[in-house]
Formats: sequence, C-alpha cells, structure tokens
Amino acid sequence: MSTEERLGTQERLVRSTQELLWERGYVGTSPKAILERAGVGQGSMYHHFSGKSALALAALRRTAQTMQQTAEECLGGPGTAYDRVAAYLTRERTVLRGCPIGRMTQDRDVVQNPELRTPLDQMFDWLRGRIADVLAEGQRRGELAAALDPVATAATVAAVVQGGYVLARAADDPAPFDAAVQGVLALLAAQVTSVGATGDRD
Amino acid sequence: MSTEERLGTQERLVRSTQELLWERGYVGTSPKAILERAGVGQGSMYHHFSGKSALALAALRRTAQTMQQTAEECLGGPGTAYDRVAAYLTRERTVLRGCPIGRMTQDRDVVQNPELRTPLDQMFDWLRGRIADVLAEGQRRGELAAALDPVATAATVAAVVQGGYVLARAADDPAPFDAAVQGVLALLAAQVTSVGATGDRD
DNA sequence: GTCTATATCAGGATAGAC
DNA sequence: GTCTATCCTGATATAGAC
Repeated sequence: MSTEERLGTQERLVRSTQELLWERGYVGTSPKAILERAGVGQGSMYHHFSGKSALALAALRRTAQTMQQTAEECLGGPGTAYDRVAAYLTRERTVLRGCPIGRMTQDRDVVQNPELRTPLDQMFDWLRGRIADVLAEGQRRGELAAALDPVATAATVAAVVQGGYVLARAADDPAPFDAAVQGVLALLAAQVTSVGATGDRD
Repeated sequence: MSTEERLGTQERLVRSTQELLWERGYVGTSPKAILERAGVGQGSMYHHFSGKSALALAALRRTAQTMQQTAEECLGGPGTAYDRVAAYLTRERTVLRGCPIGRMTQDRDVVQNPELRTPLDQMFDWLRGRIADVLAEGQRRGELAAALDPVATAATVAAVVQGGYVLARAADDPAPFDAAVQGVLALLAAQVTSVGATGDRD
C-alpha cells in the first residue's frame, strides 16, 4: 500500500491540486484533473471543498508554508550572512519546473482574487524580510559593508531566483539560472569586508 | 476612424492576440476572445491562420521583436556601461502587467512547443548577450572592475527584472520591483572604478 | 475573404440516489 | 461521504454558403 493510498481523501485532493497548480497553473487545472489524480470521485470532491478556488486556496497555503520552511533551513543556518544567503541561492532546485509560488503570479485569476493572492504575498514578503534580516545582522557583525541597503538587496536576491527560473524555462536549460545566481553572489562577495573590522569582541 | 479600424484583418488579429496573451497567457486565451477583440468573424480568422497556435506564434514573434528594440534603445544609448544598464533597469514600465515575454515562460503549452518557445529563447538569449557586451566594453574602457564576470552579471541583471515582476505581482505593488532594481544597481555601482584607471588615452 | 451553421469535447458545478 | 447522472457554457475547429 503506497503512502498516497493511505492518506485521507481530503489530503489527497490537496496534494493533487498542489502538483497540478505547479505543473499547469490555475487556469490550466480542471477539477476533473484534480479528482482523477487524487483517485476520488466527483461527489467526494465537492463534499470536501466548495469548488476549484477553495481547493486552490488550501493547496497554495500548504505550498507556501512548505517553501517558507525550506528557505528557513538555508537562511537560518550556520555561517556568515554571505554564507546563509549563498546557501539559499545555491540550494538544490528542479530549476526547469520553476517556483510553485512564483508561478501563480502569472495567473490572472489568482492575482485578481485577494484570497488566492494572499499566500503568495505573505510568502514573498516574509522571504524578503528574512533575507534583509540576515544581511542586516551581517552588517552589525561587521561582515558586510555598512553602505549596503539590506532591504533593497534582499529584494534583489529574491528577484534573481524568480527571474532565474524565467530565463531557464525560456532556454529550456538551467544554465541561465545558475549564471544569474553566480552573478549576484559575486556582486555580494564584493560587499564582504576583508577584515574582522569594527565588531565588538569580548 | 480609429487606427485599429484602418488596419488589415490579419494585423488586427495579431495585435489582439498579443494583448490577450499578455493579459491571460496562452491557456487563458481563446480563439473566440481573439476574434471578438479584433472585431472579425470566425471564418475570417481561420482563413488567415490555421488555429490558435499559429496565431500565438505570429504574436509572440512580434512582441519579442518589439521588446528587443525597446531594450536596445537603452542598452545602445550614450554614457558609461553602468549608465546604459541603469537606463535599461530603470526605464518606465507598467510593472504590474509583467513582461509579455517572460510571462509565457509559465505557460506549459508554450514551453513544451519548440516553435512557440523559440521567440522567448531568442529574445532572452539576445538580451543577456547584449548586456554582457555592454559590461565587457565597460571593462575594456576601464570603467568597471576587471574581476566582474560580464556573462554571469548580465544573467543577474536580466533575472532581476523578470523576478522583480514576479515579486511585484505577488504584492500587487510595484515597490518590490523598484527595490530589486535599486539593490542590483547599488551592487553594480560598487564595481565602478573610481579613477579613469588604466584606459589608453591619446 | 468572410459569414453562419454545426460538431465535439472539456470545464465547472448541481441533484439526488445510495 | 461517495457515487452517478445531468446541466449549461465555452473551447476549438470544420463545413459549406455567399
């Protein structure tokens, strides 16, 4: 008995929806496709969820939550601020699949629906804030140049990842993603202070 | 008589398709919507184009061409390499609408169709190459640090724009786009050599 | 070249039996 | 809770008249 089969109906529906939204987007995902992948009947689906958008909302919340945890594992890890940002940028990714959250950003029905947009908004807002915190902490420790703007730089880092996916998918090749990441890491490395600097040590 | 009305049927169809692809993506755009916006009948449309994908191909080629021209106006302009990249990054944009080419990257049917993907691929390939050329030229002139990797940095610049759109649409606010651009410009500014440097002058 | 049928299938959901 | 039947609309295209 597979893991999938032992899960509850509701859980299987949410997971199917997560997968399909990632692969096909919101417009491209039909209730029929969801229930077929989940292996449940139509009546079953409409019993647990009011319809497509309710299913999508549950799926997006789940995906955003998972992505946040994954990012936190890198950004909350050990090392300097540069190390932690580098860990986030270079963590293993299935580049050509793109970002399951960033992708939804291109879906009209999602962006125009405040409820559906909220998980995306919160996720990216948290991400930029978290990266900015890491960078600001690096500055306080004297690791990074004081002139660096943590908030703007955090947006840049997050944008490089999302834009890297776009470039890679256009090329059908992960190379542009990797190049973009290496490019921003090199620029960031130039902001790393060479000496232990002015940090207070006991 | 409006400009639209005096155009030929074929031309009106292509323009309608360009608009709709930008707004709704490929899956979200129906032949019916195209012909209604163009103000032509169904028979007319299938006379000039074999179907939806042929129409999309014509539209994407046109859009990519226009975008390339727009980018060239900035990147081929006057000033230092930094100035020209900055001109590209900060040129006026309707940020919340996103990039009409980058958007298609999230459309399964487009990316999986080699013919439809080609215009996207060529456009971004050209863009990264053009930015890399500008940066390399800046290095030869002694404007930019020799250690900078023009190819990787070019990918970063292109990614920041595409990713900036994603962040802005998630937030329903252009601010993250602007922040990402300012962030990468500040990082790039740190690569500008302070002196006229080693350039040969007559 | 353009128009109006016509055809087929999928999307998205409701109804009511079990 | 789950199933099957049914409904209505739209997507995508073909046919053949004008």
